[in-house]
Amino acid sequence: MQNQDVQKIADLLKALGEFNRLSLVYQLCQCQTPQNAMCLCSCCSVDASVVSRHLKVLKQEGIIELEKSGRERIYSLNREYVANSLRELADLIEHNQPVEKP
Amino acid sequence: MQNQDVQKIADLLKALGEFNRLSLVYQLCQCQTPQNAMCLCSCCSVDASVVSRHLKVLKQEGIIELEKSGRERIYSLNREYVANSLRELADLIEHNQPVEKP
DNA sequence: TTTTTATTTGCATATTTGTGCAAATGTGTA
DNA sequence: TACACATTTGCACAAATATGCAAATAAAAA
Repeated sequence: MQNQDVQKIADLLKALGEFNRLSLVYQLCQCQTPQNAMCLCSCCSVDASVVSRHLKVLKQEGIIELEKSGRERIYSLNREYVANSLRELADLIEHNQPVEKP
Repeated sequence: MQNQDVQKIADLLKALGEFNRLSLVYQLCQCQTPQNAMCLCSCCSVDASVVSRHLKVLKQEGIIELEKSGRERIYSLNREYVANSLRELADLIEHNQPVEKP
């Protein structure tokens, strides 16, 4: 496995591996519809600027997506990507072989 | 979901989300038999003391287990625990959304 | 015993990271 | 226009983190 592949997965896990960021992901996870940042703020007791920065990190890692709507940014969770990435790692760790892709 | 549950998963992901630590996990993953720390050193170009500390973090998170054997510490990957934790998160992220109302 | 090997720990340090506040930016509304 | 709202950015700072080196510890080998 290439170093850059390891780094990519490490970056994804690191992005998820922070309390407030993971809380944001859970919050988005429970939402039926995409949410703006102010709504997401409710799950963490931090400043809005902090939420903004965390959301930026999550977006950079492809964990969430955003759509501009007026003065709001509407965020949605990239469920498939995150779930597949985690399962791929899980299968590798358990069986030492990558998942078969369709 | 309780804060402490979120924190626990975040801690696990954070432990995995560092390049050298993830490299150690991959190295252990490919080993049919448990390995000592010096052998594991080969996958990262860092000091043995750094590897020691990373292994300590992985052990604290339950990712690896160690057995003392003479002057060596024999490490093995806790495959089931890590894989199940990752899959649990993957399933939650993929499926935990309110049922769509008709 | 002394020496070698494996690992951990103490210390110092450079870097990263999470955070809050205030200001700036962008955009809808009165 | 002026104002309100949503979000980002600049700045400062404290805390966490990763790292290397040297010393300490532990145990096998000589």
